[in-house]
Amino acid sequence: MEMEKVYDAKKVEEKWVNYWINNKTFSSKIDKTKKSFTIVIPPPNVTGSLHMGHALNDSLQDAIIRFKKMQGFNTLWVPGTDHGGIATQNVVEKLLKKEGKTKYDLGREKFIEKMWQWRQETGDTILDQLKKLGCGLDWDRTRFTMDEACSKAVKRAFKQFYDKGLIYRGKRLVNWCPRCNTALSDIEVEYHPEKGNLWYIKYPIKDSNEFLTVATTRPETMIGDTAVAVNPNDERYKNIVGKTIILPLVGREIKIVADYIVDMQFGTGAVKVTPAHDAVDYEIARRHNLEILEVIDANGNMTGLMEKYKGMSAKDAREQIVADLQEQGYLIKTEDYSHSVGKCYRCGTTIEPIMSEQWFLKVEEMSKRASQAAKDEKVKFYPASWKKPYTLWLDNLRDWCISRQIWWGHRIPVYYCVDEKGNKTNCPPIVEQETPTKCPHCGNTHLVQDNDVLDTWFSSAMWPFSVFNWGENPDNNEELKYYYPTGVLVTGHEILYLWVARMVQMGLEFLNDIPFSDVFIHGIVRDKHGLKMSKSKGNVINPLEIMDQFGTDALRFALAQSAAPGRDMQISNDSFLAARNFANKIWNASRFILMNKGELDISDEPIVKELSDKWILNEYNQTIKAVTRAFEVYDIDVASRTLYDFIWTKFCDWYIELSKIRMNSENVEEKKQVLSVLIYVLKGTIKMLAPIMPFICDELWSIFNNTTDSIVNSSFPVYDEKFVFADEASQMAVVQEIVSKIRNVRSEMNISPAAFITAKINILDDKKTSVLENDSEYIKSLAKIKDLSFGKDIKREKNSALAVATGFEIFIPLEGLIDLEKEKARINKEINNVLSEQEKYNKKLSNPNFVAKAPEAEVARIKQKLADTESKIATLKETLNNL
RNA sequence: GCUCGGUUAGCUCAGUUGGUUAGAGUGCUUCCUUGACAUGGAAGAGGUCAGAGGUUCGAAUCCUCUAUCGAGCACCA
Repeated sequence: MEMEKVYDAKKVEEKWVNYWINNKTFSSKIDKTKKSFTIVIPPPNVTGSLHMGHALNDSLQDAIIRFKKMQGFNTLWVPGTDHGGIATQNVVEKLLKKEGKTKYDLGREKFIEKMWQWRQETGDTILDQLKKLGCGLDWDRTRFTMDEACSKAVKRAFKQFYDKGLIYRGKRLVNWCPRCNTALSDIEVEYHPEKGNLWYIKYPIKDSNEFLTVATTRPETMIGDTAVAVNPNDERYKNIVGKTIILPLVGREIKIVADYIVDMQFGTGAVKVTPAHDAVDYEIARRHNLEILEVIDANGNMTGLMEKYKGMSAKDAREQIVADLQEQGYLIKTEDYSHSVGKCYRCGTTIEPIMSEQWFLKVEEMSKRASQAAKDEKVKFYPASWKKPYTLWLDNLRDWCISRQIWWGHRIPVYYCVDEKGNKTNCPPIVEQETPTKCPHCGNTHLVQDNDVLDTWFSSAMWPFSVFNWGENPDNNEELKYYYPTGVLVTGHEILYLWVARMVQMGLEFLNDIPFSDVFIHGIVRDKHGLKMSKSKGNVINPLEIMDQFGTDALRFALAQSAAPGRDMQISNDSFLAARNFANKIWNASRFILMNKGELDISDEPIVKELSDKWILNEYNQTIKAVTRAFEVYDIDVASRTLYDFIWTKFCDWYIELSKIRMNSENVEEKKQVLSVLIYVLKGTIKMLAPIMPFICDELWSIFNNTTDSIVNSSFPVYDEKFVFADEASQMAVVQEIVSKIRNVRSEMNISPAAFITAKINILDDKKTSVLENDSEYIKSLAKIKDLSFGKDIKREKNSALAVATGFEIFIPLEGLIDLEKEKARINKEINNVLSEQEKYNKKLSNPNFVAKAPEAEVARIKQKLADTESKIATLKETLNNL
């Protein structure tokens, strides 16, 4: 097998993408001998194209799926897309606009046809991109939130809710987007600070010369005022509660009411109450039985409440009304005022609270259960800090406005019996899962379906079970029983309420079980300055370009490495570059091992012989423990960094370098011995890395095993007591210390890295003699020493440099004359280092409380350290004096 | 306003239950094309762990307050 010197990601990746798909590596069937582990993908919008958020979200899920699969679970990761309601309709509407048309020109039926056609053309883009990313999804199970199965689930759910009396229709104050022309739920409104004005208006009190001044940001709604409210505790207004006001411009009489919701500190402490256009006012109106007068209509224009302003936009009406108030002397003053204004989360248009006939879902019971599930840890959050916001939100939830006045989506499955003129009859609405053909009450065949569609999140909320055909077959559904509840839900926090909380509600409602036991919440990907990526800022990093430039494994590793649960990550080309280099490092380490292996027959089990073998197996074993644990609690970042450190620092920088002695040996058995360890550890390591960097790992796996089977079909390494070598680990630390000290001298004294040198080691600590006796070959090899002698009472010769390790003095005779000044400076520096260390220990030990109260072992440890530093300093000072 | 999270090297971040001379990557400096890798190797410089109190023999780690950044929620007449 030819391996190129530089890892060629593109060549390798394409091959494995096809392999995994063609071999159905990730397809899953019910297998009751195995436990299932399921993830349902957060379905990206059909209109979408892969961005960094997807890349992060999906490579994390892929890592988890691959890890669990290698652990022996029957894993299933279900792919799919979301129809994306308003967002998608907006996209197609924009396309129409380019042709100079509106959806009304086409009509509902033709428009929906166009939507489907467009979906057909573009809908698979993002799925293809997920394939390129290497995602181990079961492609035969690809779902769409508006396909048959999901549609049936939606209808079944709606009917069950309806029959239980949880769904009702009514005219309520709702959030209305005048641009999208639809109602929105409370969480679909985003609040942004905006500069505006606060107008102070005089409201004359009837039968008196007095006025009550109100402050408002929305003077245009005053013509719909049906009261003025003050706080019952407000001394200023105590005597006027119950009195009547003559509404300026309108002349209508309204009452002054007392309500605790009014903040005495704000404005004048008197609030004009416009129930039809403000949530708080609406509440006040309900408490005081106030009349509700609509001022603004669904288009954002003034109603006919007052002829003068009829048909004006709310914005124009505001100017006109302020002008009129001013003219008639009612306006006292205008202040600049900054406040939060609700915006449509899909188009950014200012939300208009209006009265509107809508469908609502009562959520109180469901919310209680969903909240309790988290409180009982049946649904666990990673990180746990998201539990509180989640429960808090659920505990204070109001009914969910589920109807939307758009065309793209699940049409509400409610039918009305109508007469020949199309007017609704007195028969009750018909709610059936199957489309009814006649009215069950009167037999009439003239039926019309409700015009509204459901909130897109309604169908998303059922995703974890609708994908398993719950809509068609809710009971005795083997797949549902086997795969549900799923193992983990992976998402960013921005859809915790919109989606996650609702899935838990619906899962408990319809399946009487949570939809997933774990929720893994990752951060969002920001640019290198910490800013959110957005098209308008122009700081978007396209993952497809990164894949092209650095390789998909590099992209995945870079993301995984910074994906600490719950924390946002700043990412730049540097991260991808480092990850690409890492891939190359693994590639070349493998290439080196294979080159040496050649045609040799190597034992599958590691043949343990030397110190370094035991050391690396010990390290490898610890790595297994750490990585497994990290994957299990979704610390993918920890798993990544642990593997990076093990592979690069431990395996490559130390073990491979140490293995070169035996590799170069004439003795074939020796070579085979060290190769058995090298290959054993490398194979285990790429298994651990495979969930994160699947391409290169599968490629190497196939090369090493001369197999075509994917690495995900092998089993994840398991921690093994037989590889625990604590003594060898500390011996190796001694070797490493000596090597580092010698290298330091070499570097500081400008000894050529190519030169082989002589070194003499004076042993001060008898306990460490064995290390030199057994392992001096390592030191010679790594520190480039041709002649190494050691023993007790070895003295420094003239013209040698000194290095001090714990328990050793190392003398390095220099060619020619030693540069005295340089050596003095070097030793002085070292003395200072050790002195500062010594000072710390002295301070500790001179504290009687420390000696008395600290654990004995800790005191002993510090005493030993102090002794070490003292001996080092003595050696260094002596040498300095002799120079 | 309330709640939560962050603040550690120039930059990006680690730091498990309090006890290592506070670590890594990147950038910087010096040296090196040595037969896996220059997408590499070796060495080095660089940090009052945001600040102030407190608990403790001992605090980057625990507690309180402050500053600052961010998120969520509420209010915004």
